[in-house]
Amino acid sequence: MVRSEDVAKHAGVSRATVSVVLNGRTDIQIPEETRQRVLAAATALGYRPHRAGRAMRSGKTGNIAFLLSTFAERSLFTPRLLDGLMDGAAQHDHHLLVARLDDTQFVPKLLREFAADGVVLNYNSQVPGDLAERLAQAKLPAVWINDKREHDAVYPDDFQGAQSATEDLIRAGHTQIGYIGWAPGPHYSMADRVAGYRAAMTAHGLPERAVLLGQTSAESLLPGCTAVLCYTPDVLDAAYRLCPQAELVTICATPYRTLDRSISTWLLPDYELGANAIEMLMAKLGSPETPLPARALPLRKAM
Amino acid sequence: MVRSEDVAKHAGVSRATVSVVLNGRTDIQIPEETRQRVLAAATALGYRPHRAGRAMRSGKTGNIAFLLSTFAERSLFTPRLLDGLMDGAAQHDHHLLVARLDDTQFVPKLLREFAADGVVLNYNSQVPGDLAERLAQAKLPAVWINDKREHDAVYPDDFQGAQSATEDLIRAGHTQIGYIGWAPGPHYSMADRVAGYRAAMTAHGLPERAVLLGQTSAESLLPGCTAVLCYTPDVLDAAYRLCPQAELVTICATPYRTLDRSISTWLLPDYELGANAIEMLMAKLGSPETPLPARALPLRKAM
DNA sequence: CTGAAAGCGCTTACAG
DNA sequence: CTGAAAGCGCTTACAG
Repeated sequence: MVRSEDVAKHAGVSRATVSVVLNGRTDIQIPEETRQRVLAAATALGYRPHRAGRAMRSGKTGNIAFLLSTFAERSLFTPRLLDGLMDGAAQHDHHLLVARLDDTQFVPKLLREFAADGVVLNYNSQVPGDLAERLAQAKLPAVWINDKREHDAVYPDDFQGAQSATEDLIRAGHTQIGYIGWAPGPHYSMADRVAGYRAAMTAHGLPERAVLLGQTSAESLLPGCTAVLCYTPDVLDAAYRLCPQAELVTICATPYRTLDRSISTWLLPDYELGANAIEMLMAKLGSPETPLPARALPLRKAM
Repeated sequence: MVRSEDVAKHAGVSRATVSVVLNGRTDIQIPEETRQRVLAAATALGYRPHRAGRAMRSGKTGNIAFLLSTFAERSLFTPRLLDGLMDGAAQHDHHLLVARLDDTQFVPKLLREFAADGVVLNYNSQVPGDLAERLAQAKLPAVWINDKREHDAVYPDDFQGAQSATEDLIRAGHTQIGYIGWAPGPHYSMADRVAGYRAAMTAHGLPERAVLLGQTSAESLLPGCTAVLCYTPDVLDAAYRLCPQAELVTICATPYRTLDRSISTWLLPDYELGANAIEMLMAKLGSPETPLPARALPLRKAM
C-alpha cells in the first residue's frame, strides 16, 4: 500500500506538503513547481489516501448511511431514489452506505459502530419505536424520507399529486371521476391522495365517487365514471373490473405501461427525494441541533 | 464521543481489556466478573467503537463497494439484488458502500480513495475499457454481476432460463412456440436466451419461430403461434401485436402483471446474484490472486 | 514556504 | 490475567 510518506519521499518533500497539495488548500502557498512534483509523484505511485486516516484525524467518517427496513413492504424504494442519494453524496464528497435494520440482529452494525456521520431513513410505515431514540442517543443526525414529519423529512406531496391529477382530468372534460385507493392507514399518502382528489372535485362542484378498499364496499359508486384515479398500480385491477370503459390514471414511481391500454401516470419525485434528503442531511451535519422544516416535493405527469 | 478509554476507566480496567472483551476473543482468558463489568460499562456509556480506528490498525476498511454505471440502462438493478448484497455484507460483518461511476468525474471517489476492501460491479454492458485495469492497479478484488465472464462473475443462467420456459410450454402441449427478443448484442443474455429457446425446440423436433428485433423483419413468422416466449416485458407489446391470441411468457426480475391478461414470468435470481457475489468477494479477500470460477444461477418460474 | 511532532481511536504484541 | 507502549495513515498547528 502506498502511503503519503511514499509520495513525500518520491517528490522530495514532507508529508505535510503532500497533504496540503493533494487537498488543494489555498490558504498555504506552495510553489507551482513543488506542487507539480507532488502531483506527479502521487500519480506515478498510484497513491490513494486511506479514508480511515483522514477520518481519525478529522473526527468525521465522510460516510452517510441509507437505512431501510428488512421488511421490503415497509421500505419501498426505487433505483431512482438511490440515484438521487448517490449523486447527492458524491456531490458533497461523501460515501454512501446502505443497510437494512435486520430484526434478527438486535442492533444493526451501522448503529453498533461509529461508521457514518448521519443517516437517511426510508420507512414508509411502522418505524420501530425506539429507532428515533437510538439515533438521538448515538447523536446521529437523521433525515426521514417518505414520512410526513414536521421536521427533518422529505416526502412526495401526495395531496398536490392527487389534486393535480384530478384537475387534469377535469380540464380534459371529465365530470364523472372516481377514485380507488385504500382507507387511510399507516402511510400518510393513503389519506392525502384521497383528500387531494376530494379537494379538486369539491372546488369544481363535481360529485365525489371514492372507493376506499377495506372500508367502502360501494362498488356501485364507480360504474358511471368516465375516468378513475388510482392510488397505485395495485388497484388498477379493481378499477378495471369496476369500470372497464373508463380512462385510468395512476400514481407511481415509474411510468406505468400495459399491453393494450394507455394509462397515464403521475410520477413520484423519487430522484429528488434522494437528492433533497442528502442536501438536508449535509445542513444538519453543520448544525445537528437545528430542526429543519420538512419538504413536500411535487408530483408531475409522465411525459 | 465515547472512546474505549472511557469504557476502560468506567470499568476500572485497561483499554486492552476492553478491546479483548468487546471483540469476544477467546484466546485470552478474562474473568467472568471483569467481562461483565466491561460489557456493563460499554452499555451504560453507549459506546460505539470507531470504525476508522480499527481500520487503521487492521489495514482493512471493513467496507465493500457496489459499483454501478451512471447510465441506468447499462446497470439495471432491482431492490432484490441490493437486498442480497446487504444481507451478504451484514452476514460477513462488512458495510456496503454504493456508488456510480460518474463520467463527469474522471475517477470516482471510491477509486480515488482507499475506502473499500473489494468491489462488486454491475455493468450489464459497455464496461468502461480501463475499469478492470484500474481495479487491478488499485489492487481491489472485484466480482462482476450480470456479466458472463469465465472468472469472478455471477450471472443468471439465461440459456437454462429460456430453455426451461420453452420446455414448460412444450409440456403444456404447445407445438407452435415463438420467441421475440433482440438480435445478439452487448449483453450475453440476448444471445443466450434465444439459444436456450432454440435448444429446447430442436430437442423436441419442433419448428423454430424466432423474431429478433433489429434483425429479423419476418413478422409473418409468429401469427400461427399458440405461445410466445419474450426476452423481457419490453417486447411484450410486439408479441401481443403479432400474436394477440397466444399465451405470453416473459423473463423478468419480478412477476409481471397486467390488467386483463395472465402472463407467466420466469424470474431472474436477483437476490441470489447479490448474495453469491458477496460470498465470492469474501473468498477473494482471503486470496486475491486466485481467480474464482464463475457461477451461473438458474431462473425459476414465478409462483 | 517547509518539516518535525503530535494526536485522532483502535488493537496487538510484549512485559510484568 | 492486566497494563503500558507502539503504530496503523492522516492532517493540523507550530517552529524554523
